Amino acid sequence: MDTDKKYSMQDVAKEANVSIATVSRVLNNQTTVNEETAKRVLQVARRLDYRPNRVARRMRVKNTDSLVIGLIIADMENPFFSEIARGVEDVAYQNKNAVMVCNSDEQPEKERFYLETLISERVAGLIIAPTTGNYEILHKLSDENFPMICVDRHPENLNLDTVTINNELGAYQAVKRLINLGHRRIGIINGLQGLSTTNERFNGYKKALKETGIPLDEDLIVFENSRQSGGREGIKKLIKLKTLPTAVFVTNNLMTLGFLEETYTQNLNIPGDIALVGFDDMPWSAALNPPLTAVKQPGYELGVTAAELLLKRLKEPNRNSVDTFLNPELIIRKSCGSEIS
Amino acid sequence: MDTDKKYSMQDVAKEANVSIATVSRVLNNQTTVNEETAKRVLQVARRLDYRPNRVARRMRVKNTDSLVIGLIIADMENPFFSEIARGVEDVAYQNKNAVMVCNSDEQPEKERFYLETLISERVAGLIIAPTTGNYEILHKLSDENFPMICVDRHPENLNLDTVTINNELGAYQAVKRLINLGHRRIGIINGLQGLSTTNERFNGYKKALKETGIPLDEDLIVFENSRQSGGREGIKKLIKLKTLPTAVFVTNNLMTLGFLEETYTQNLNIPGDIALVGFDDMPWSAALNPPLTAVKQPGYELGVTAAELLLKRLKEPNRNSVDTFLNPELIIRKSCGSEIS
DNA sequence: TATTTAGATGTAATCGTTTACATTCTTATT
DNA sequence: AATAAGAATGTAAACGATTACATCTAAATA
Repeated sequence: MDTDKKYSMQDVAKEANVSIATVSRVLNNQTTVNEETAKRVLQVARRLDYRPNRVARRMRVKNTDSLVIGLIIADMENPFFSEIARGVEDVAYQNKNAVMVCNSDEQPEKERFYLETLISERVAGLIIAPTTGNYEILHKLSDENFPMICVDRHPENLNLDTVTINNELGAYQAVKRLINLGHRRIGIINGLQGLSTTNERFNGYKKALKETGIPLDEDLIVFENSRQSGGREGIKKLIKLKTLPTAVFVTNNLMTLGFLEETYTQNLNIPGDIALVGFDDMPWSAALNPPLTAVKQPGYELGVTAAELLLKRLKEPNRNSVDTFLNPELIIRKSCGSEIS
Repeated sequence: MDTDKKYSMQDVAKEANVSIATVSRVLNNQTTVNEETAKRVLQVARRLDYRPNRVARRMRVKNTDSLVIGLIIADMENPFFSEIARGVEDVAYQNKNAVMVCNSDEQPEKERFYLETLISERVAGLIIAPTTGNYEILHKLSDENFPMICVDRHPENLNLDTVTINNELGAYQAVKRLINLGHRRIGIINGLQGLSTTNERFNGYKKALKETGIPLDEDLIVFENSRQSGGREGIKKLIKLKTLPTAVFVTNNLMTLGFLEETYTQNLNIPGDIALVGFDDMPWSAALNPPLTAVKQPGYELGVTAAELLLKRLKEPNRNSVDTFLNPELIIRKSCGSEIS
């Protein structure tokens, strides 16, 4: 029981008859150390099953060498964010970093707690998909030159590296498609108001309409929460109108699921009664009936890019910040139907 | 630039004209400390925006008080595991713990790396959905009485707390349902052979058939990989039979998606041509057309239970280990159809 | 009044590394 | 032969908290 005894460098040093400094040098294969000594030390370390204490190490080395990076995502249950997390994790693994993953749940209070915790843990840097609440803290961290990357969302006036999707373009392409198919009454179900992604996608919608000379119809525009319930509520509101829109653009993946649940319940045919284009292509998109036409966001690449950017910044803390936009792609399947008269 | 200066207790102490020990006492509101002094210290701490260094703290306190727990899941992109992670995270948050989330990707080598990293990080304990590869390490940790919980999967002969799903029961209920609806030719698309979950679910299938006196028909039993392509291949094989099964039980979430893609392509009606029950209820299940009847695994509860169990074990390191089985639930929607003649 | 007691605070060791600097010892250079 | 240079290793001071123990004061008790 409780043989929880961990060996330290001290133990290895004693056993190998060298100083603790030499052990450290061997294990980090720095500077010069006699080949034979090194071999002996390594042998002892292996025999004792010595594991370095990364906590102690982190106390001593520069923050940027702490080998832990923090990740704060907005909604762990949303596969889009899992994809990002996966991308971050892959890069971190390749560089022997551990990742502390936190879930802000779109709650500024939770986000704040995690920001403070991660800083307390002296992470090398962090990647965050910010909620709308903690502008001051982010601003302060940015002022302190703390290594931080914003992913998916882009708080304004913040001097930070960002990696985001070209949301406006994606939305534009989606709506344009519907327009080209002949639709003129096109509804949009927006996500949480205040998020940069929501604004940008809405802008793409407006741009496509304007370009075609279709006037904005306030009735066709709804804002909801970004989850399944939001999708359900959104389409319910549209259904209440005297005239149904002939097509709807739903601006994220979970909302699209809610939308489909409701249209199924209400016996609405897709695309017969309402044509549908969603945002965010997911593993289940092709399994839907009809298969979903959707804007595909490169979530995994988003995560990879963010992580690489963070590592780069750790190496060069004073480089100018850079905004990276990844382009989405419209995946056309059946849910948007074909040309209408 | 680079005002990355962090204040330490030292700074607070100096500024508040007390010793560092007093600051520590105030901040952890332990033992006795004069009310006025405490107020002064807190004021200074706030003014300097002092943040405790959890790394330094972790060096000093018992492992079990480190306020970081490790989580190793098998596939970050599978929503089932995200749900588990979410459950763990929620409990951790309530207890002011941070979570280091790692993704083994079903690769024993990666799993090993993360096990070592987490131990190096001196996490208080860890929760793991083990792959099949690292039996010795797990065994050793278990011998050392390292606080560890196995989730979703249950390595044999390991004296550990475990939290798993009753897979056999879930499969039994699913198939029983189909039988009760009148089906006699029921196909099963199994996942990768050798996995414990695969075996258990297959057992449930066999049990239900046997109980009803339906003989096993080898033609109706296929084994594929556990991903989307497996589901596609599985139904393709069944379609090639002279007589189609009237119902199919697909044994995991991704395979079900593949199954649906293929039946859509082949213009097969669900449940008209083939009734369907899947394993693992997912956020998209209700959005499918028809909505999916599926065995719901309580992923979130799995995570919550595991985390609570871990916290309990940290408080009482020597309590006997316990196996917890959470029961699945059959969620009935349209894909399994109604009674047939 | 002398002595005990409790409350408030300070002192210093400790956790396990990294690393600047000091110390050897050997070998090359003049 | 004296000195310098360089390689190999050791010494000890950090990093920033926690905490056992010591100290000091003032009130309580005998």
